[in-house]
Amino acid sequence: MGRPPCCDKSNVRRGLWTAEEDKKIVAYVSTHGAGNWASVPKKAGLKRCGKSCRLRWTNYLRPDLKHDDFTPGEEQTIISLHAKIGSRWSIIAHQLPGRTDNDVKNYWNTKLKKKLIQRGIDPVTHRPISHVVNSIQGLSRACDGDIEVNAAECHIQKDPRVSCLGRDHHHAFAPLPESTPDLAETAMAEQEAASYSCKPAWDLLVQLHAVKLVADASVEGLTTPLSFSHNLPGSAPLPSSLNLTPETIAEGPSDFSWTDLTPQGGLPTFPFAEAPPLRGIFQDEGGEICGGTPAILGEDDGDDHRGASSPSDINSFVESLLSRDDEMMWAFPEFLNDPFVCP
DNA sequence: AACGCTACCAACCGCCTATGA
DNA sequence: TTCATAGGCGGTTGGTAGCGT
Repeated sequence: MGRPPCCDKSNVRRGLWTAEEDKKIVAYVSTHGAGNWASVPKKAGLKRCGKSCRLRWTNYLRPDLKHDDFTPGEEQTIISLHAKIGSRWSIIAHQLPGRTDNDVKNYWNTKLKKKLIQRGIDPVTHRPISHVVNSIQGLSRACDGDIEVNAAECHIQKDPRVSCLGRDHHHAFAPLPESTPDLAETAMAEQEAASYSCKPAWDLLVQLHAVKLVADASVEGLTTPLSFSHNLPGSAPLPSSLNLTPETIAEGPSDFSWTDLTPQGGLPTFPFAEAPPLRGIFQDEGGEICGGTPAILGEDDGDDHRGASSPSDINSFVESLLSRDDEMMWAFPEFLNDPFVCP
């Protein structure tokens, strides 16, 4: 059971837009303005879904859009904001005049993600890949036995945390190029690339999967033992039945530190009770902490901030977010340093 | 020239939220 | 309060241009 389609699929054209169709959209919007997209196809004489018309206009036909290459400055903005707020493409796009969320998303998926990976930075966490790998290698060494992980079955590419390993990125782990001048200005990249080691993709896949299992265990307050089973070439064996809980790991004899993956003391209690309130960021009107998508902010005036936020709203949101992020970095470095434990 | 592979990007899909009846 | 609808969002896919063999 799903939501019914927004229009009758049998009577609408799909696929690439023709110049003629584009003209009709532009003509319609120039006289009637953008809005009420459901009625646009009929009024403009198009055999298209209204939603499709809206996307065509917002992503391609809008006169204020830029169609040239992203500049290094724009790249830097995307990377920086992605590190702070993740894949909130519409918010990131609001910081880049003339760019759409689709533009930014495509540019990230096709270019920036690979650049970061090549420089040894996990594009999901924006931390050095070697940091994650080293932590898990410590975990592996702590155990002996079989690990059985079928990479094809573990759906690892479906996990957004390792989505960098998906389609079109089969060579993401190619050796570093001699130089990547257009990212040279990325201080973080420069710093973190220093610790990069070119791990085989298979090894990393398995290890990242292990990270996911461990993180899931921590989040869910794991009570039943996790079993790994697999024999991996070149990997240290794990016990066939590993009682893997935060406690057992933390107490383990290895050089692995659970605090590499979670804040000290295991799962965090969300620290805002003691912290300066992050008003306007993860806090709603009643002072409750909002989970999931941050409300878009500033003073709550009752407007629809998500759908109709002005550029200034978005700017203030991002500025606020960045400054609060800095505050949190000071107050709760462990929490912020580990994105895996964020709900 | 033909073929296969890869990267790119426009477009689509499904879900979520806001809004109004 | 409930329901239907529109708009917005992020994730995914399909078509194709470009390149190498």
